Amino acid sequence: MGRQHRHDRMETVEKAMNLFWRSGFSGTSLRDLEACLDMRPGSIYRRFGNKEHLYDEAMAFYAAKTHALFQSHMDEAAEFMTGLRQFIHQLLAARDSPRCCLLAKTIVEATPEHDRLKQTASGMIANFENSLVIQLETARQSGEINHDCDLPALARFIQVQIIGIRSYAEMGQHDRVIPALLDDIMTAIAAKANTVG
Amino acid sequence: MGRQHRHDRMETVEKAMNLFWRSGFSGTSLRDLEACLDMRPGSIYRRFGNKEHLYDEAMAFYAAKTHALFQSHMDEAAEFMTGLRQFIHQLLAARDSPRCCLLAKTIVEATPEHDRLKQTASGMIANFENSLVIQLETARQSGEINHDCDLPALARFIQVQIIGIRSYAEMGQHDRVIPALLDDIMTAIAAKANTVG
DNA sequence: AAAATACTTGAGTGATTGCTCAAAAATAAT
DNA sequence: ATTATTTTTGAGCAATCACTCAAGTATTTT
Repeated sequence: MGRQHRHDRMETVEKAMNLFWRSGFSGTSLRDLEACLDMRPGSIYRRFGNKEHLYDEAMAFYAAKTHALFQSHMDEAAEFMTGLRQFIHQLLAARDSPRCCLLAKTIVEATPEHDRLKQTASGMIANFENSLVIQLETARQSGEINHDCDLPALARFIQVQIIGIRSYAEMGQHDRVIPALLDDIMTAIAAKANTVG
Repeated sequence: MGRQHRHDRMETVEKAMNLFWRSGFSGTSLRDLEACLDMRPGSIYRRFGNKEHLYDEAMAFYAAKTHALFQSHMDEAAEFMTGLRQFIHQLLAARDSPRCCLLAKTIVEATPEHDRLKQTASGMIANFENSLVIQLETARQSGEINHDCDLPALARFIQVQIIGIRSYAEMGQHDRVIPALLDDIMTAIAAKANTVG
């Protein structure tokens, strides 16, 4: 009963996510959000509580979307390494989004007084790391990865590679260097995957 | 002639740099700066023009300080790899500073309307990359690095490693994982250094 | 000592911030 | 239709934003 919402919630959160992704938490004003979401302040606050809560939902949406993209590449690739490469390639190729990771950006940007956002983002990064470990276990069973490899350590190493190349790509480098760097980090990951410990 | 400055300029810039480093450009208000620098708004504006100019100087100070730290480690280390490792170790060990790179943070944080800051930071990152190449040339001459190694490409790879591990460390991980990751990225760098092309 | 010069001060600028709330509008239940 | 319930609206709040400028203070020159 009662009036229905003018906008779909997920579409709204996605729009907010894209705006936050580009401009950051402190760099995005509620007036920016009002224009982007086509909502008046009262509606935004009734729906999402406050700016910080909306940012939480934006991060959760981002994490879910990124995780789904990762899983889809893992499902269709025959090997872990080729799936991972295609996944990272797609992260770097997106035309209309920043190259950097929204969660890494949040961790790096978060002011001391917004430490909760940093904690939330860190938790979501840890979740993705767990998904990496699960996929790595499958890859290890199929013989693609060394039997004695420390999978959590490898997952962390992969995270460093992804965060690093995505942040570096944010500089807007020449079109040659990013693919070459992707080759380099995939080589490094493969080397560590075939190492004991 | 006339009155003397109440504060040394470099000390002031260093204080501003530390505040910006922690709280970012948008996250730092002029009132924060006034308290941190012990200066009234009129003095700050007479000395530095505006907030963006002060940020420029803060980045330049950071770049110079980081470059000096890098050079000192290179000078005292017998080999490039050991010097690089000690340098990165010190970046990660600093107690009172953020773990992440201020320039990488700027590139990732900069709002579209503050694109000039992003360009400036990108330029300083490129300068550091050039210093890396110079040191790598010396290391190649002394036989530490493969004679056919693409040094600019290796320097970019090292940058990705540094930015990646420093951003990752910003999460505040357990004390075990960062040293292990440092081992991993040094191994990866050494492997690429001993590769042709 | 007087004048000239240069830096600091801090109250105050208009603009913008995150956010509120009473009224209006839209839907469901009676 | 009427009532009940829910969402949307947008003018407007106090607080804060980046920033200005006339007055005050310190120093050098004459």
